[in-house]
Amino acid sequence: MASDAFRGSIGALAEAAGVHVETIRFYQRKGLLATPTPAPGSVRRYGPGDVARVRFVKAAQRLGFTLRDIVELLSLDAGTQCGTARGLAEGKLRDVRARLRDLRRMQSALRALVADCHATRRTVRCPLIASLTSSSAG
Amino acid sequence: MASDAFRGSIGALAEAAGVHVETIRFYQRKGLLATPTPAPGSVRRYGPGDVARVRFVKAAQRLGFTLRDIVELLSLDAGTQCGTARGLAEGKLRDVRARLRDLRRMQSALRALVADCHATRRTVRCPLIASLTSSSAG
DNA sequence: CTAGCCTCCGTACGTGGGTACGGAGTCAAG
DNA sequence: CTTGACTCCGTACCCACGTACGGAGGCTAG
Repeated sequence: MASDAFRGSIGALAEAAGVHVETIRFYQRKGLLATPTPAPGSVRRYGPGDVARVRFVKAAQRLGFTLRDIVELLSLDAGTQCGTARGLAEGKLRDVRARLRDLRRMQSALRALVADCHATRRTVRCPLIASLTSSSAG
Repeated sequence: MASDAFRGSIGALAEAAGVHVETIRFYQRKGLLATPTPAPGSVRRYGPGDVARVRFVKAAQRLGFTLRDIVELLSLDAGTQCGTARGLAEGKLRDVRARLRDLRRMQSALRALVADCHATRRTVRCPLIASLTSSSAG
């Protein structure tokens, strides 16, 4: 993995994680990322774990989780008492399963659309709306 | 389906779709939903298609799509020329597949966490971060 | 016909997730 | 030891996605 031996300043961290320096600071303010203590009279240094953490935040956001959700997910990664963790994890798991269902439906609909497109070369309709609206009826 | 025979005012639409009236208007301003012409001297009336559309928007948002993305998805549902639609659909499909990958990994990690929790009843760690950070290395 | 609730429309405000800016300190190269 | 790039920190600003408010008009029951 590219980031395994990482060690560097905030700018290097930002670049390694594919975000802006300001975003790193923002995550620190929001409690998504620790702010390491700098060696006296020097600057803060970051490690590979920080790169992974920032990437995780970005990936989870793409899946529709808010930063608040992600704080919770990170607490599971960090290790928590079972009583707390289990309930939280079960909730997140249900959540993830629901998203998977919807995404799979969307995937089928899009696949069908692309196939149709190959077949007809004209105007195509894709029952995308139908693919999800039945799911929220329950 | 509950919404199949729907017909009513904006307030009724909002209730049927599970959003606020203001949200309907907001979607109209953003081009996500048509603004029907009212019978002269009366109010606008909405149909079942509008309910489905609003629900679709909400479901797609939960999957991490922005309203801008959703406008594009809606254009596929509405019917578009193949040339336009196919490229767009293929892009969205790739996108959906990437999200599915990440969600599946997250699901496994959460499942493992819950299982561990049943086994040990103590402090648990869940390699959630690891489950996603490998995916964005390429 | 009037009371109460609705629509319509505009503008203002709020929250989440950042971005931009600016001044002071720091560090590495020439 | 200066120059240039970078860190640090605070505050201000910005965009997306709504929410709240408020006045003018309509429709429906009593």
